[in-house]
Amino acid sequence: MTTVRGARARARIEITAAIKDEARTQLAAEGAAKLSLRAVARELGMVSSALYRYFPSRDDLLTALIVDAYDAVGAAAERASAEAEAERPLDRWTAVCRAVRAWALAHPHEYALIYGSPVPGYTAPQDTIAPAARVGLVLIDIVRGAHTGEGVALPPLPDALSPEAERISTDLVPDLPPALAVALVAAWAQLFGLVSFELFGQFQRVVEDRDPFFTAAARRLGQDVGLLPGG
Amino acid sequence: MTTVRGARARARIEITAAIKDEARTQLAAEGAAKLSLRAVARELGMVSSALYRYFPSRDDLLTALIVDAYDAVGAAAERASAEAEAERPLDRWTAVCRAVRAWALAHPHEYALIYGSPVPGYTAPQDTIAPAARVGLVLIDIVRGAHTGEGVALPPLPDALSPEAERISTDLVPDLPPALAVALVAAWAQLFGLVSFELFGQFQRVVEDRDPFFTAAARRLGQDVGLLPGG
DNA sequence: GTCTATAACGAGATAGAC
DNA sequence: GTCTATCTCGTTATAGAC
Repeated sequence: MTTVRGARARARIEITAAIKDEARTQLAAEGAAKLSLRAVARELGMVSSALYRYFPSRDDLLTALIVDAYDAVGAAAERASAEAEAERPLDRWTAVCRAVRAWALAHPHEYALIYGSPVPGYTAPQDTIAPAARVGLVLIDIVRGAHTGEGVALPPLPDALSPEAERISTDLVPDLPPALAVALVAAWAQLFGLVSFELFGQFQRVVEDRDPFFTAAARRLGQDVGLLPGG
Repeated sequence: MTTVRGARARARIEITAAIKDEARTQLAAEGAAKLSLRAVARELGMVSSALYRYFPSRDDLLTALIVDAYDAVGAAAERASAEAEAERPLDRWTAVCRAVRAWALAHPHEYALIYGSPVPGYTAPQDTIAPAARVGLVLIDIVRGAHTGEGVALPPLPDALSPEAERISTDLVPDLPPALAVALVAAWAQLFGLVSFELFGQFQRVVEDRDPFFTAAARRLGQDVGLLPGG
């Protein structure tokens, strides 16, 4: 698909990348809400209408940036999981969480684009669903690999939650008990709560030495989904 | 300060409120990044320069909206805590979490303003610090009231975290053990992770019946800070 | 077919003269 | 405070180069 078919195709790929790069620069400077096709074109020495050969609309450019960002965190998480494959599940979980945080700290504006406030007037198309799921799938994978079938100390499900717990379980992790599936989804959201609070400034004057704080909290999250300190 | 001193003072208060109301409407429509004094003025039938009598700059208007939003969630949390004063600490904790979520669902744009992506080019002044702390203080209060001095089953602190844990503890909750202080700050961040994921669309196609899911997760957070199901 | 450039639209922001 | 001239924006139609 992306093999070198010729100069034409290669130029197209390069220009597409240049447009996205410049758009990311603008994202950092002005925010997603003010992302402007004309400004991108101007900065690249093109005319705005030429951009429409590469992205049919401003929203499509935004979608491309969002998909790229999800893929980047997802890849970082997958890499961390693979590198820690031999370690104990709880350590592997923690390594993945740390990789997510590290990516977020290195790419704060792209993080804000995907995990921050929605962009006004923009509605995400289907294309973002699969990339958005990657980090979650990595976490699921670790828990599934560690699950022995022994009932870990999970809190009992309240009656009001059981239908939803069944649904989440069958959709996401049919081989795990519903209570664990619920805990997993919650831990996934809570992980990003920690990252967002650090990135969006809520930890100012509260948490100073953030790396050990995050690591301990992430580890705790791992225990909440049944991963044991002992291995 | 806000007592009725005369017609002049009353008019000023009313106009200030009208400006903020209109600004909130724009917040919902266009997002904080595009909040424009001119547009607010136009909508109110004023001229833009007249607004500067009430807010010296766009950033000051933004600050007022942010402070109002923090105060509103804070008040909602305080109200919930007071109403559940007689209940068991874990139920009270859960009630406060649910109140935070309910406020967020009712005021999604104001929630995004304070807990979402930072507004590009805006830096929060000191005025926001105290209002931003209110929800956290409510949570601290519940845990402090429930803490018996008996060591709950808290995970041991890793060595790398102890200096920071001491700092957090002495700053925030000098009467509680450092490990509990750390768990509390983490739970505070994680609570907003749950709310943000729901509000910002990450739970789409993942969690459908969100009320019982959130309640169970919030309750679990309460247990993570040492509140016991038994009372 | 693939691309870029010109020109234009309707809408909105902005700066300055008055 | 008002008005106006001049900017921005996303988007489209069209024409011509490769």
